[in-house]
Amino acid sequence: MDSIGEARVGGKSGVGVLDKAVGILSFLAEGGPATLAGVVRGTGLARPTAYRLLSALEAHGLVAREEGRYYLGLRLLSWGGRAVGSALVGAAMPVLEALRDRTGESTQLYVKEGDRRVCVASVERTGGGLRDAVPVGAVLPLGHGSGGRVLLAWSEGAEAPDLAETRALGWAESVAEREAGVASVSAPVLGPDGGLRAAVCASGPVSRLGEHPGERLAGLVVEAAREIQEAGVR
Amino acid sequence: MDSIGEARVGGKSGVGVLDKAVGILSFLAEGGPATLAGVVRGTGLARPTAYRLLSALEAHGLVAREEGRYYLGLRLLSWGGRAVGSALVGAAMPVLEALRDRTGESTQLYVKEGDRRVCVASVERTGGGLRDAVPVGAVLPLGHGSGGRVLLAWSEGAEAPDLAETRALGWAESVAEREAGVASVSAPVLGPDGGLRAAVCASGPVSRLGEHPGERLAGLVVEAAREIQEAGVR
DNA sequence: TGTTTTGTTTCAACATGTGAGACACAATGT
DNA sequence: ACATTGTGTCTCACATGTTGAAACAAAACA
Repeated sequence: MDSIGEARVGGKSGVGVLDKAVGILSFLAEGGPATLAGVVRGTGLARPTAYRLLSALEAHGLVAREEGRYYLGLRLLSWGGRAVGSALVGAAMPVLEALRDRTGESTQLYVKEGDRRVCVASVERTGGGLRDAVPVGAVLPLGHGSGGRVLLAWSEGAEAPDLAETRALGWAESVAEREAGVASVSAPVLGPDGGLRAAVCASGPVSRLGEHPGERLAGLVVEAAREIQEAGVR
Repeated sequence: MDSIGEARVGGKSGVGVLDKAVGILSFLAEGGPATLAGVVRGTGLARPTAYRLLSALEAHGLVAREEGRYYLGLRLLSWGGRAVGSALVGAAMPVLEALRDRTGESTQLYVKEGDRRVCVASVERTGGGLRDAVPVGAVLPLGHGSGGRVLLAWSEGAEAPDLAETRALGWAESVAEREAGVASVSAPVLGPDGGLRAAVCASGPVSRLGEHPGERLAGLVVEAAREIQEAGVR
């Protein structure tokens, strides 16, 4: 299925200082709390640069320093709670976790952003074996994968015949479409007005899901989409 | 009680680009979604500067643009969920809301950060009349106000006689100590190891709380602290 | 004890960020 | 319908802010 092969977040924005600061925050988010030396090693920044940016981020409450280690700061929590779609993500998390438990696979929630899709929530399969890892924030194309197809099919103005078929079916599946060895099943999360809000997706290796993952997973994924709809708000 | 008279977050960090970017994010967080023109007016930045920084923030997922308006982006939610103390804040919110309902006043949660305290959660009194508004992220001194006193009294190494008295009492109150007309009552939130985690505080106008706010509020605030302790994690 | 690592600071070099100005387009007013 | 105002996007000369080599003190390690 889909993967982060084309993840764009974290690249070059055109403002170098921001790229560096985001690199630091991203490193702390993914790797957990770190010392200055850890941040230097993990980001590749020169030590004085990392020190200066961390000090600035700390002054703004975006990182906190305790016992020599830097942590993400609580201002991010405050801002995050006001982010667009945060209520939807909050409502979706328990459903994604339940879907993960029912399917035994990793689950994600995608929203359409321009001509791409963004992973806004992600729950990874627990236990052993292969798992599809899509980090929150990953930006993926719409053209490949079941999540992208769902977002296209339920978008206003979607008129291609295959998208109409997908809509009639109510869900979409994909096998080794975007990345070799990965399969997925997705269904749309609609708002009270019937408009597309997001796509909920379960994904894992073809070796486990087979050539027709929808046979086993479609009902569960569609059901999860319905649960998010009913629990969702914005 | 305490107010944001000395709020420091959002000032000069020593890295100008970061100050400007934080200014933008802060504006969106406080004022809600805005057009480019709105951000220009709200931040005072030159239009091309605001446009460039917004574009960079958007590329990093920190803001999103929909129908000409900029919103805080979901990456902030992702990072915020990994911020230090986010679990404690999450656990505390319903308790703060309940305390607000029981007392009829505004409630906050403070943590000690260096020689200051930071408001990490805030619930404002509903309904009419005066209310004490402390925004999340506000940085206040420890020396004044019941919240500061509690953080000092339960810190390791606290030995002053008045702090020992506060500890024996189990809570602290303040009246027009930090800001004229504001009174408050605070109690400590301790961790499983008995170490100080935060201070929970109820605050409002002296005209309503009187010269001895502890008489009415201490029991409720201490109870709220206990609830947060039991619900808390980190 | 000696060496290495870590955190913090300085400052000359230079890379990057800035915003006045321009332009196209949209919205508003006459 | 035309004129004016407002908005979003882009360019580029240049001023300023960012950078990191070097230095140093302290902590950690061998």
